[in-house]
Amino acid sequence: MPYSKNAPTLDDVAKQAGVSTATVSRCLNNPDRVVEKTRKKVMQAVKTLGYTPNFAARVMAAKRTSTIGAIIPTMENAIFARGLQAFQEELHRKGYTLLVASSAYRPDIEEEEIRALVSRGADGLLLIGHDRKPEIYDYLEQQGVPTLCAWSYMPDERLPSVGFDNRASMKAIAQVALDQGHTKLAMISAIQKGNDRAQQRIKGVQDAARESGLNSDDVIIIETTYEVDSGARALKQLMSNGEPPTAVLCGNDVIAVGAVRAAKELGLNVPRDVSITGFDDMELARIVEPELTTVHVPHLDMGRKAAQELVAMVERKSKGISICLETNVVARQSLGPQKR
Amino acid sequence: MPYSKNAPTLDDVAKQAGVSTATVSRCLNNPDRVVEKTRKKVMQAVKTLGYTPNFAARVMAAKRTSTIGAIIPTMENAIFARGLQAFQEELHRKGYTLLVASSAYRPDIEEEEIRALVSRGADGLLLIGHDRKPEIYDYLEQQGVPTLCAWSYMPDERLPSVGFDNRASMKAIAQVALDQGHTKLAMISAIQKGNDRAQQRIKGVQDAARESGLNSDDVIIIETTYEVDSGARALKQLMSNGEPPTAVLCGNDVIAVGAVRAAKELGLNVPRDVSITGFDDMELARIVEPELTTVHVPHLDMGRKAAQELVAMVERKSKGISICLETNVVARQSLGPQKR
DNA sequence: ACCCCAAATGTAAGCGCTTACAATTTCAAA
DNA sequence: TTTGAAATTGTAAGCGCTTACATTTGGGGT
Repeated sequence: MPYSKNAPTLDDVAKQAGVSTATVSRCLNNPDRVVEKTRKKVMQAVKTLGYTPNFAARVMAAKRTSTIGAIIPTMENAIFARGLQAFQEELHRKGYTLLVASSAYRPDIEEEEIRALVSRGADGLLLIGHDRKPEIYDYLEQQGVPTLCAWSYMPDERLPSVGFDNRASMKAIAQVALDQGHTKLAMISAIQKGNDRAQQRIKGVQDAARESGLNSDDVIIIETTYEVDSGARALKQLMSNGEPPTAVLCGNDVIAVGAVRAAKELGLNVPRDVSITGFDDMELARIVEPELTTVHVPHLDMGRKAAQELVAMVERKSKGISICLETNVVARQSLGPQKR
Repeated sequence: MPYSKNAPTLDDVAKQAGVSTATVSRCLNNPDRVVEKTRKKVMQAVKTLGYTPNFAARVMAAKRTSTIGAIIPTMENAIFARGLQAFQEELHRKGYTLLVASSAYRPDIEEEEIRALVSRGADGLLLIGHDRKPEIYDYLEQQGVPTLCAWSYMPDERLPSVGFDNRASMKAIAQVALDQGHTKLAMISAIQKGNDRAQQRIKGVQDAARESGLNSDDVIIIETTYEVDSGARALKQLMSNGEPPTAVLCGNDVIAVGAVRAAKELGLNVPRDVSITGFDDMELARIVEPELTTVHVPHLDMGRKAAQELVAMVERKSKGISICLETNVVARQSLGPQKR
């Protein structure tokens, strides 16, 4: 009779081994607080019974889950994969388990998932960026769940963050384009709503443009979703304009890949006819042809540092500090000088 | 005083609303079993207190989690992302939550994660492929956790599966290569150990080769990991051989992308100098240049069907049936005729 | 031998929720 | 009105585990 749901419990093990439940529990959690002989007996019983502890029961009794929750905007592309992987590995090293959820860039879904994760007893939470309803922060505080933001560095916000300066990073790559002589810029940004990274990156481009003496007509902003096809569509829209830009700065590599494809489809050579840049330096950036000039983000370092800081917060060893990581522009082939 | 961990409980809500805990519980789980007036009172209390149910306690009392666990070999690339996304969406529709873990293609880690997921009370499990220690199946049966395998269709195995015929699919694309006149084949496969998909795909190539009258020296197999760089390395190794293959069939698109890059680095034109094919038809396949000729796998359909079947098993409406989906070869530019 | 203290083990009280069952209320029909 | 079945609400028993506290055990030191 398969699937009969009658898994053995701690009591069964205790009975089988002829000891008390407390001893079994100690064998499993504090083996050194139990004498060798007993421990062997117990472990044997565990094995023969095929016992697996009931997580929910353990959580109820111990009131911690050793679980950290993370909510990322998307799993569809690899933007967050690398950083999250490093985050996870560091957590594992420290004895924590990671639970991941994705919000599809939708604030309402994110809120739902925050509640779900808290409900599941996450000892701490990692969120991406800072831009969300203040009630959420109230809730988190009231529930007593330490929370850290990543992928952004905004030390004046309510929660601590481990990330990088999106505005300065984007300004830097825009600066490179400007230095190449481009005077008519476009930016294909992610949707700004609820996405402070996107907001900051746009500001970065505008900063650079302003400092180079361009006026606001010379940099056209277009918002779209983080998908290859959206990037392609956006580029075509830009190029069909009366006076198309000569350099298109994309909010991330995925969009840039789409833009490159669209350019090719239009018979345009990148970067001769139009320059295109990315952001993130994901693996994709070196797969597309030409390889993407982009902003390198230290994903691994960010993931690792975020894990360290969040665990410190969970274990009450830190009240939460913000950490800013360095990015740098990596020059490859998709950005060239403006032809004259 | 932040992080004081004093979240309100059901009792608090009951007190606040002036009803019993049972009524509050019913309001939350069976709203229609409670009269309008009471319900309003309770919901108000829930809101003012900012109450979030304690998942562990609920699980303990109700003995189900409405949670499904899935363990995939990797999250690093998008191989499983699309299918899992569809799986998740269908589960959500049916009122279940998905918990994902990744095993890094390591059987020992997979086993650990199976136990972790069972321990967390997963009502059902999704695994990739069939090749694992029989004790695991004993354990799953003893714990009473319905389990389904995906990405493979092997109806004679112990667990039901929702997937496709890896052997026949690979044979089909090999056949296409053979039809183009190629007589010296290579396959860059994933590591076979614990990976029945890889095993079957190799067999598929061999089937096709045999039927075309090639002998086993004419198809050289090389095993590597599912990474771009491994694919690149493998291709270089193949081409440095005395008599290099004219068509390289890759175990998946990620490897193929690496192979294409390596070919370019060697100054080889794809497909003129060497043909390269992929498997999976992920987005990547259309980003690389030349676009990959590959095997299209119906990921969305597979994910959706797997969710439906697994939920049926969990709800005891099915004992678990196997479903085979169709794949097809999509011809793009990376496979060309053998030059003579 | 005996005493005493530390180490090992046992006892039992919850953790916050669901749900069977009991008690109470409601309301339509007589 | 009265009555009783149906609808609503309350009572309280666990679910399987951890852990504070109580009890027992095992040995050195004398």
